[in-house]
Amino acid sequence: MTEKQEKILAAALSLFAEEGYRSTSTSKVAKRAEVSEGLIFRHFGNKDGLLEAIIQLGEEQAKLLFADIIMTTEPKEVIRKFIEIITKTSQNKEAIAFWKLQFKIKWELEIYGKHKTEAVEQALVKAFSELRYLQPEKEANLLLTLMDGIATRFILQENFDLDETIEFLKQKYKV
Amino acid sequence: MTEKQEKILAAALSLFAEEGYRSTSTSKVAKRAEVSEGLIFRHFGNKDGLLEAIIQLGEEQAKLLFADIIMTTEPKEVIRKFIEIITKTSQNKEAIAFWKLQFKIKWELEIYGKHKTEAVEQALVKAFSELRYLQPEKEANLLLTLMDGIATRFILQENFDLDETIEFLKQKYKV
Amino acid sequence: MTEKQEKILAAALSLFAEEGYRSTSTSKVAKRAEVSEGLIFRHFGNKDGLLEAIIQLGEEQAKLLFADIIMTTEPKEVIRKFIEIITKTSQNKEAIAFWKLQFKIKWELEIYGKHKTEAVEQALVKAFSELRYLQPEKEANLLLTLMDGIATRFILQENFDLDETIEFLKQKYKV
Amino acid sequence: MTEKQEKILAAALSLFAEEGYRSTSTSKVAKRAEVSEGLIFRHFGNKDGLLEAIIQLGEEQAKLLFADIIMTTEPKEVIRKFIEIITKTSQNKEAIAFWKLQFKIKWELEIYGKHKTEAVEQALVKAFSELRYLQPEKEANLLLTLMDGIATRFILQENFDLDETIEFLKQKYKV
DNA sequence: TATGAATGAGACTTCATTCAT
DNA sequence: CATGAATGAAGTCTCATTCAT
Repeated sequence: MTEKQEKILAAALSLFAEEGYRSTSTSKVAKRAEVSEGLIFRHFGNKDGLLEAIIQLGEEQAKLLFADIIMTTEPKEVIRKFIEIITKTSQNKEAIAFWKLQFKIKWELEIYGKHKTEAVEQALVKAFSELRYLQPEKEANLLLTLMDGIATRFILQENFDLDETIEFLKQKYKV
Repeated sequence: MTEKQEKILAAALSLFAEEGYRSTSTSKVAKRAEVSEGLIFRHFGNKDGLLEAIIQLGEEQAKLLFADIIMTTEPKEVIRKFIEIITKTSQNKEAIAFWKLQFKIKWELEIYGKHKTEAVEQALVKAFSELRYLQPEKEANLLLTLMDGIATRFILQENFDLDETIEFLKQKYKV
Repeated sequence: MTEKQEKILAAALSLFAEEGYRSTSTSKVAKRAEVSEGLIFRHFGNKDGLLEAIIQLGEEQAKLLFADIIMTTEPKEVIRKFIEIITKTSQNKEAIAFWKLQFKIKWELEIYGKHKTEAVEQALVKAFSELRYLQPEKEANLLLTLMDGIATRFILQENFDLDETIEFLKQKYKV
Repeated sequence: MTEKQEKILAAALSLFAEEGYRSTSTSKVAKRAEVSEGLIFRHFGNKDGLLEAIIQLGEEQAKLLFADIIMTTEPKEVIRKFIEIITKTSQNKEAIAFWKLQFKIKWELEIYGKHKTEAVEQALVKAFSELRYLQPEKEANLLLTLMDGIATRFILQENFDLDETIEFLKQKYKV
């Protein structure tokens, strides 16, 4: 991966996150990356290829983010870590752009990459099970779904109070 | 609102929902509406005007959908009706397209129309309050957020089991 | 067929004939036709569509050109008319461009539209047959092939003496 | 001429023959030649230089092909050899590509290299003269022209029966 | 000699919008 | 009110060519 390739990816990531995939022209990407437009196509084939490269990156980052949770054994801690996952991201501008993009892409292209979260789902099921919840699968599912809602609000709703919501959740789950 | 105007709106609604606002050309809309392209501009000024008309429609539909909840007095029923709101829609193809579009637009344009749900929020706060929940505002907020998550999954995740989730929720809230 | 459509076709015809299909950009066509570039695509879909429209025109013109031959009954006259066919064209600048294009396209795209000449071939076979040639099919084929050669030379070889060749041919076939 | 230069020429030859000069990008040539794109420019200056090198090659090959005819003294044999010249090529894939290219270039660039065939023309004129044909120059010219037609058909017309045509010709000229 | 990253001009195409009818 | 031909700007992509290594 050359320096210019990285610049292209970074520029595309931020622009796609800001304005959406379709609304971002390759010429805009080139300009922000300070690179000729042709280079984008040399390295990524076409605009879709550029998007895929970014999604790829996303999957890797997601794995990294979830790795810690999956390795945790103490059930309460599993749930707490999962709930707190979004707070980790919320201070880092780049990370926010990154997750914003993941959601935007989901909606723009209607691709829901469930496989990415399967491992976490298993970990949550196990945790709820050990904590004697009656329907651990459903609990896990609900929590995952809730996190999608929280992410949605955090990204889209201007005055959304993330910390308060997270605190309230931890309190509810007693973690 | 003439017949052709309605045809245009219906065509735009379905196309925007299917392919997104940016990806839908006015010529496609005209074709599906069986109307000349120029007519779109005569009636709605420009493409943005067409979108706004659709959003407008959305707000009215939302009001209709929520009206029943707001008028309800029995707290448990308020919560139950709110939870079940999405099931109402889930059988009707047009309605699904409609809500899909609302979410897609939120993400594409990053406009989160909170005012639309304020009245419902109040109703939920009141309900939770009457049911002696300790933090009724936070409970209401969480439930609203959760519903965004459920909508997200319902629309985007192919094998999402809506009914199961709704049942589980009702059970949790004992409604 | 609107006036501008005809201007586009005429411009494309002359440019494709002068510089070849691939070497002629749609913007050049638009400029010569004094028309916006977009209009080409509105009317012909894409560059290939423009080419096809021209080829279509070619087939019609060819039919017209051959119609007379096919209707002729006197065998010597059939052959004479066929041999003279190219001379008909050779004075008219537009017609030359037109036939040049037909050949250029054949070579550029390697499409040999044999069906266009089938009717003439039949007429020639019949003529040679009536004139007691021993192998009328082969004679017809050879004459057709020879005409391709003459066209090739006429178009490409700067100092080619068309009239002399035609005279010589008529003398050979005693027509 | 290094090995890589030859690989470039061979790749360019086959590609130009298959798809035409304009339609073949230098990057395609480089890929087929298994060589870096830059090398083409180092060796041949630019794309036109590459084409010229190939044309050069063509002239040399043509000389070789015609050398035998020119050296022949027996008039009937001169004519027979000339008529059979194309059959020599028709079994060899590389040779076909080579001649196809020569014709394609003629049409794409409208360069008719008459000088290449002048020596053969002289030989044919002499042959026809010795055989007491009344207009040996015209006969030679006609035969040359006919061969262009045969080449055209052989290359472009899918079901063209080359052998039959050649046999028929030999019979006609009694050679 | 050889590579391949990088460029910039220009190719084809799409699209929102205008306007004469 | 309604049509659809026409436009011009902008979009994605290709390609010959250059240049540092």
